[in-house]
Amino acid sequence: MVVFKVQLKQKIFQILKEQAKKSGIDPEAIREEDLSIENPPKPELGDLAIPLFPFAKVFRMPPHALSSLVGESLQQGASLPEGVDRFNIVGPYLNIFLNRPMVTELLFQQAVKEGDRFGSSDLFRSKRIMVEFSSPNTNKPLHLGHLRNDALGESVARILRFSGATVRTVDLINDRGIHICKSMLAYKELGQGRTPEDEGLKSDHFVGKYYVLYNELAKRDPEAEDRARAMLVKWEQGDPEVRLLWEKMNQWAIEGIKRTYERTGIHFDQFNFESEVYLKGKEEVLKGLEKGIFYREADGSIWVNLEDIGLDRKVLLRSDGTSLYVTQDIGTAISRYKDWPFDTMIYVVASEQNYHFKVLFTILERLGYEWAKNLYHLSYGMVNLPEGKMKSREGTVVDADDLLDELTEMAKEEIRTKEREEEVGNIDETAEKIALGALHYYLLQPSPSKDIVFNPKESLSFTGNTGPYIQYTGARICSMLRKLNGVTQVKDRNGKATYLNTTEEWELVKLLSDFPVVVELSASSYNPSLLANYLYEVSKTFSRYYHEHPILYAEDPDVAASRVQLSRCVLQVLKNGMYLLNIPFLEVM
RNA sequence: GCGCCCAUAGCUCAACUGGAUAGAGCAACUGCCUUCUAAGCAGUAGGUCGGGGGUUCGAGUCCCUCUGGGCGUACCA
Repeated sequence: MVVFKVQLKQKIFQILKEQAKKSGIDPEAIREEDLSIENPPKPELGDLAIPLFPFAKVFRMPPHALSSLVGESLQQGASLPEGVDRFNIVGPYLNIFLNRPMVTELLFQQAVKEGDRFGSSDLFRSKRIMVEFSSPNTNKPLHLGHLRNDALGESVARILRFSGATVRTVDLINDRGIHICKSMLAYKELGQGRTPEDEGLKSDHFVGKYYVLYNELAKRDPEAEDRARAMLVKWEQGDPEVRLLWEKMNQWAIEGIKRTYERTGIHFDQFNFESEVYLKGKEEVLKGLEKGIFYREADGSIWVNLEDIGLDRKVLLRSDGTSLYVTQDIGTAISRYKDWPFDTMIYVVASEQNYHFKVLFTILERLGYEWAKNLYHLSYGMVNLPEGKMKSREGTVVDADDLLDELTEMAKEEIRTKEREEEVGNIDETAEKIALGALHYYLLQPSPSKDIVFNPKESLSFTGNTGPYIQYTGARICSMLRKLNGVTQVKDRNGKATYLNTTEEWELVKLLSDFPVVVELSASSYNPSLLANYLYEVSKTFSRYYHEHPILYAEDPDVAASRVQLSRCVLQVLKNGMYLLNIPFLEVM
């Protein structure tokens, strides 16, 4: 369908230019970007709509007259452009009706031929894109906020790869700093050498427990903070005992976090540790100072002045010469580029850091790094609770593993009440996949930039506009295809586009043909939500159709075979799209 | 104070990036399992797109302003 769209657009553009010449108007006044092809609000109006408002002024004639004029030229010599059946003029709109069998046949061919690659493109061919996301701290396990971050990062990476890019996903693990020392201190003073195994806890939860214990400790012992700070100093000095404890606890934390990644289908090509890079920015700052990009205050601290572009002054090196958060980010970016030169670098980080990234990117540009203009902050909104922000101190943080366990349990319960244990087979595995489907769809469906409210009671539904609904649609198609073997008169027949004559089928064909366009749009805007909403639309449209028309048992076996073929296309689009959103595909549920 | 973001049905979110009568789900009510999985389908009800002004042939979408909310503005990360 894309082919037809492109051809049609060219044709209309050409017609407009010719008409302009005839009317003595400068053809240059006809701009291609004013020409758009849209979907009409109602299918009866047409398959494609071309609004001609923007050109009415240039031609100095009413829009409806212009659309008639263009329509006549389109029909010239009684032959319409390929794929176009007829057109209809509704006021200022030129509405196009496509040749249904032609579009349908094209979809059949593409979906079968390309299979798991259907929807892919070379939009980002030969582009190297680095995607940084997750970035956990090693003092506590992952929470719901990380899950949104991970879902976005993983999905964007998959979509970009599918669109031809060479993608490298990176996890920058924040494994040093005062907050790490806090859990270390609590463990040292209260842990009595126990291990996660001793307490039967997942290792990152074990570490997290001591972070909570620290906060309790600090409440009754005001000097705890001093001891934690002293520990950080010792850590920086390389004190062997502190380093040993640090390594032990970090290992626990990271091992546990990696298990959660595995569970949720998150993959990283590279892990960076802040402990290894946090000093790197320092020399860059000193270089910048020499070049006169930064300046030194009387107390020895080094600053950058960004007031000329509406930002503030920012400290880059403390008066004692130690580095800050921005400093390490400067260093990390530079060493990453050296290590793996990229065309684009995407930081998936919550919107609370918008300011930070503005500052970071500006500094890198001023330091003279050409690639700095290719850095992109993929900012996303916070995940809040109905009561407000999640706060670890108040214990309102929604733990990632607990949430998944809870969802899995709900899915199991659902399978049991529907009495589908036998058909499903491995209930544990299926329930877990349903849980992941629900979670990832829930997190990816809203626009990234928006804050979302997570209501534990209502948000975790499996019906309606949810991940499991999409999974269910796929599972039903699979189930139907399994039964196809029993229907001998249909089984060996090839589907043909000409047997599909219902409006519902045509709606499906148009929608499915749009899949590559939706993927491209999601890729170029780094926005998986477009894809998520699209998959829901596909599921919805198919469910309606499936309810309305028999497929396997259609009276005419040729019609049945063609409907099966269409269902296979739906399945392929769902499968490919679900992969891109990291929603597990299920043959049975 | 200043900067950035957000405001659409009771609730949670869409709206093809400025196009035709603003759509879904949840919750409520009503139907549909002797036919391919009822995690489904169909229907009823629910809206001055936060208020006001402007730009435009056309504004939920762009600009200004006010109101309400979030985030930031650390020699924290």
